[in-house]
Amino acid sequence: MAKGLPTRKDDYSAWYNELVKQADLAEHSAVRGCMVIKPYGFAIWEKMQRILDDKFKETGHSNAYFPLFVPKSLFEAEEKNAEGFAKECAVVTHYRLKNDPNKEGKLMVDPDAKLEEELVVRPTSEAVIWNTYKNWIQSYRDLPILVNQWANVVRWEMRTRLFLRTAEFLWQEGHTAHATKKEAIEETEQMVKVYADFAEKHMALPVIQGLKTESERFAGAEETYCIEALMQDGKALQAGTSHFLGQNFAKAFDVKFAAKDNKLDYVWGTSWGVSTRLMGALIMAHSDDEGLVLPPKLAPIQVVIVPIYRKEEDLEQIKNALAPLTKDLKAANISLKLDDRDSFRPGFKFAEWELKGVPVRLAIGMRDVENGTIEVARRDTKEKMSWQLEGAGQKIEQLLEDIQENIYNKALNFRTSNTTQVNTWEEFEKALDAGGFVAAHWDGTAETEEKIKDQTKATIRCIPLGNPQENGTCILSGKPSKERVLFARAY
RNA sequence: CGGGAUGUAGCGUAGUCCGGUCAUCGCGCCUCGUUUGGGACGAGGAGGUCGCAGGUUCGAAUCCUGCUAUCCCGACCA
Repeated sequence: MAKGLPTRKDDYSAWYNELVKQADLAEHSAVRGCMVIKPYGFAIWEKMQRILDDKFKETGHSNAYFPLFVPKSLFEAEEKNAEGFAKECAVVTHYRLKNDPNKEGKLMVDPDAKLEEELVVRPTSEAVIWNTYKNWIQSYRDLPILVNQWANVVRWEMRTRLFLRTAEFLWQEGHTAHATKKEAIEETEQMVKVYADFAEKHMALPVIQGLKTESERFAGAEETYCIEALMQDGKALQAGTSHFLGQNFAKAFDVKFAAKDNKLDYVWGTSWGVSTRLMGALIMAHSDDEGLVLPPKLAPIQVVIVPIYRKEEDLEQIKNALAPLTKDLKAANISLKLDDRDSFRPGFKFAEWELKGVPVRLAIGMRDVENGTIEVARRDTKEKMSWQLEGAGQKIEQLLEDIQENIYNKALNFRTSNTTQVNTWEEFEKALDAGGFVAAHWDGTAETEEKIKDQTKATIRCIPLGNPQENGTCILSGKPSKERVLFARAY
């Protein structure tokens, strides 16, 4: 176990909090519920951003930027959306401070500087964006609009946790407008697939794609698609959503277009997003009691080299021996760090890089230099090997791919062995307590869903896409059901 | 937002009941030396508005009030 890191078994929650801090990913700030994302953590987020951004561009989207503030009158235009977010909005009411006449050196809000209309700090940007789209769209020739923005949003959450739920968070939000319902639905489905592909290929995180039930749906959406992942403590985490908005926002903001036949119609919308919460998913899904385990595709440092030496001359010799290898690794675009800090001994460095989740660690001392070998240690399995230096570059490249695959398979196996099919209420409760996804029949009513939530704290995570149809009876009401849905306790 | 706990150096802590050379210890940090194949060792040194603001008192880390932040439980979380 890493020094000072609680184990997952003893206290999963404390393990997570400590890991985020000790691995230098993020820390609490002076502002309630808001975090400082530290350079090492931000480097991972930047990698995620880069990959996702490329995928958005490949699928025809462009980036733009809309304002942080939403005038209250715009915000309330789409009623359901406004109502859904109302309880967690930060609101700007004044635009100026002044010296406090009663307190030397202190400032106070200037009562004369009250805004005529309050500004809501965006919890999501549909309102500003649809109000803008109104001006951009007249004809079917203006469609589709395929725009994404990388931004921060604020949701005044009561209970926050680093990355998983913070009052301010970073995300991307795609907002598209289409001439037909069919096209908008295709876009919604395309983007949930983009997210699933990213999660599985890059985060090594298996996810279930599915539809949210009506009560779990985004406020203002006709249909919400999501990706759901399973964490090591058996709780589910919603990792991304893609919404088919129907014509709801077009109607609320009066966004109409003239079709080929010159008939006016409201446009069809979608919105989709993933946030820094993905960082939380990444950390919780793979890491162990020694610290972070990062998939090679997202690791800021993929390979770290720890030289073991006594004298400066030894270090020089080691560096010389390493030169061909580092050249090969750089040529293969592998991000590499030589940890030649003189102030720490090798054992300390090993532990530190394990805590930080670097996928591959190389150690090389004078013994290796003489033998032409290098010690290779993989983070995911903790396995150590001694390889010939010559040709090690290619093998390391392959090893990184193996690690990526192994981490994914491990997470997939975990999910598989923690997904249970149940047919009775008794089995259902038992399975939930054991943790993981529980596939059970449900009568399709919000009422039953609510009752189940009250009794077990479990929610319907999703109705999986391509879900097999089979006849059964609802575990609670006993009414007929045509398919199983996935329940879990969730973050 | 309700219930509970906590806040003392960068981190972790003793002291708080019972007010009075009490600001303790460990890690980390700085200097020098020896070390370096799994979290080194010795010697010397620096570092504190005791979460913040009021109050009680001759005197407050300690008692009282308010605030704030964090953690846990609940409500909430499109």
